Amino acid sequence: MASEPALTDGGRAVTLADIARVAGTSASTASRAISGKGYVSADARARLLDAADRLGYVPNASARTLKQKTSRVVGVVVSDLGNQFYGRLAAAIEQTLREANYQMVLLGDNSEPDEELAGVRTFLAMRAPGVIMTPVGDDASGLLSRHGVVVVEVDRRLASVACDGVMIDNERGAREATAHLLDAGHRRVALLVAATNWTSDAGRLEGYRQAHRDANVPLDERLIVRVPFHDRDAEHRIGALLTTDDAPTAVFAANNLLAEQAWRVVRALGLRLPDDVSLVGFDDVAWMEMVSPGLTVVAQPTEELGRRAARLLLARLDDPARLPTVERLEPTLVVRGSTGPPPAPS
Amino acid sequence: MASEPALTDGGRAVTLADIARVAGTSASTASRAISGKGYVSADARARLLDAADRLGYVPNASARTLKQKTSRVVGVVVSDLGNQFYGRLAAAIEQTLREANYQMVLLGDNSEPDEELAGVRTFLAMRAPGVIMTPVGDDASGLLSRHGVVVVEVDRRLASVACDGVMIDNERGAREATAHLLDAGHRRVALLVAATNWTSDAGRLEGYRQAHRDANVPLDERLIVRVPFHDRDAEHRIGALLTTDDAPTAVFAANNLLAEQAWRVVRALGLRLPDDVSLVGFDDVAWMEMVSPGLTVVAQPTEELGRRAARLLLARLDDPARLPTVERLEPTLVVRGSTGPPPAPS
DNA sequence: CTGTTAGCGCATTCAC
DNA sequence: GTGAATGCGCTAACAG
Repeated sequence: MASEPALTDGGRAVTLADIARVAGTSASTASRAISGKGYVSADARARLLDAADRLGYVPNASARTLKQKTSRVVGVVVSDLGNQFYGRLAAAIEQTLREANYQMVLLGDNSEPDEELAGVRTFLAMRAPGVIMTPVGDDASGLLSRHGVVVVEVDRRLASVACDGVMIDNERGAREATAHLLDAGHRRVALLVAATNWTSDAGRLEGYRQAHRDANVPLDERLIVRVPFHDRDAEHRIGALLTTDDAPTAVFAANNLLAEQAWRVVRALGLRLPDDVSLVGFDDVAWMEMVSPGLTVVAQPTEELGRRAARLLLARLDDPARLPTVERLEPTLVVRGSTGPPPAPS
Repeated sequence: MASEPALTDGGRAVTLADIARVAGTSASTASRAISGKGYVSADARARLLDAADRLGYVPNASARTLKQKTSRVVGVVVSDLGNQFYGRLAAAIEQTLREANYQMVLLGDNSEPDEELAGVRTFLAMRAPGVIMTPVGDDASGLLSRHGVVVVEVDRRLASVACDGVMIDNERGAREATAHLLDAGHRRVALLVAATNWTSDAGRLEGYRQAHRDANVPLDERLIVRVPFHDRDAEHRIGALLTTDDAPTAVFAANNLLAEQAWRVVRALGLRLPDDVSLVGFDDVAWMEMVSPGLTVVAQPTEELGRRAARLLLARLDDPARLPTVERLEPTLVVRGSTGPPPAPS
């Protein structure tokens, strides 16, 4: 009567050898029955599975990984767990990975290259066969591929080595957003962009410039504001921008955080959207549609980005010789109430 | 010239034996030098660390875990990675864990007991010494503790076994929110609550009832709407609630998702907040302050919840004999523009 | 179909 | 201080 719960605590964990003994077979047969690889008689299998169940057997992932020199874990590193964009991205990745029987291990790096590197080391230590990341520094991907770990970059490219990636056409998104403002008659359009060396931000900047060239509108470089991460002062700088004598009549905030900050500053200054100033955001986060007026945004297919990244990783795991692929998804300009013609000159 | 990069690919991973050979010591000494436990001469240590560095050594976590029968990984399971509440919770947990040199492994379970159980099995397989979870089903914690894994529940209690936990005083939060509405003169206050067996929802329901008793206001049970997860029909039901003849004059939405849905329905119906109907939410997510009028909410100290949970786990890992502790944090009613007196009867 | 053997990489005895 | 020996739990030959 005392052998059912197997281990209450203190007791050793149940191993294959244990269930083999109970079922009267060898450990190898138990292994074959449990893992489902190799021949096992129906009879033995039944006894083994039953024993495993009764004893509460849980395979030891470490032993398995040690033996096979690879695990079923895919590492995922995102910049900010608290940002919905990354949360949704991670959720979509996990979903796709799970369907292929891989396990996602998620880490946040707070946009710090050091933390990213530390996370990546953990994945190396875990012998993860692949890693999906929204890259922050350019050392991580090199380190990974030097160790034979497959890397997929999402949202932006940064790797010095050739690797797969999925991102959106940032240039086009920014171009359309800027053109939308220029078309409405704005001649002083500010750009709020993160101070990074990411391709995403470079693309958005380029799209902004391109739109100006296309529309033949001269561009005042002072309207380009590069905001560093974790900048406690970001809102002050945005405020300063909006209150100068030759303030812009429209602002394009090139990510969801900057859009939120800009929006708050606009509100704090008592400016009306779009009468006093127009505002366009990037990344369609829920609040953007809920505020009034709604925010005109460049919407990204976030979940699709995640699914594609996962599929790319699975494909490469399946065939390491595949040519590196960079997929580019299309963003969509969603026009809402925060944009309109510039105010009449006073 | 070809020995520097150590392994480009194909090459075996570097092991302790490799760096021992290079440094001219035994593997044991290498182990001591790398792990920093045990006597190693300064000289040998230097050679070993240098070799490890040059060869790009990465410790094999599986081998280590297999040997030590425990890992530095703490599992975290949350209900919905796409929900900011859980994202911020996870970020806070990770931060605290990292400071104690533990590694967070994060999983989402989509509020599905099956997925939760699967995730927990993964953690068992990884020999994680502890797991922090926002519980969905009540099997998981039992399974974990039966295997000697420390469990901390956050946000709600569900475990059939005694375990540590951190949550807020849901009853009080709901009571204050409801009292706020009753005080304003509302006599028909609806409750939107998730159809779960979670203590958080039970507490919120109880607080809602309590406020009615305290105010001596009879409660119409038909005003209590229990909404199942993933209910595609939730907004229809809320709409139906708001358009009956004896519709409520105020709605208390007991979580951030329901608050968002209620808010959308109110907008879609063209109702004005708070003139036509008052609305109170739970969990202070960013949009609630950004919409106009701002949403009156019961705010929870989300990050603090995460930090406490992690600390509780660390404390128990440190001293397994500790008495189980359930910490209760206080929510705060934040009054904004979405609540006011009921409309004058027509 | 099944059991025996061996070894993955590491940390821990225990001698020296 | 250091090295040789051992075993963690599992799976992949291999021989029966």
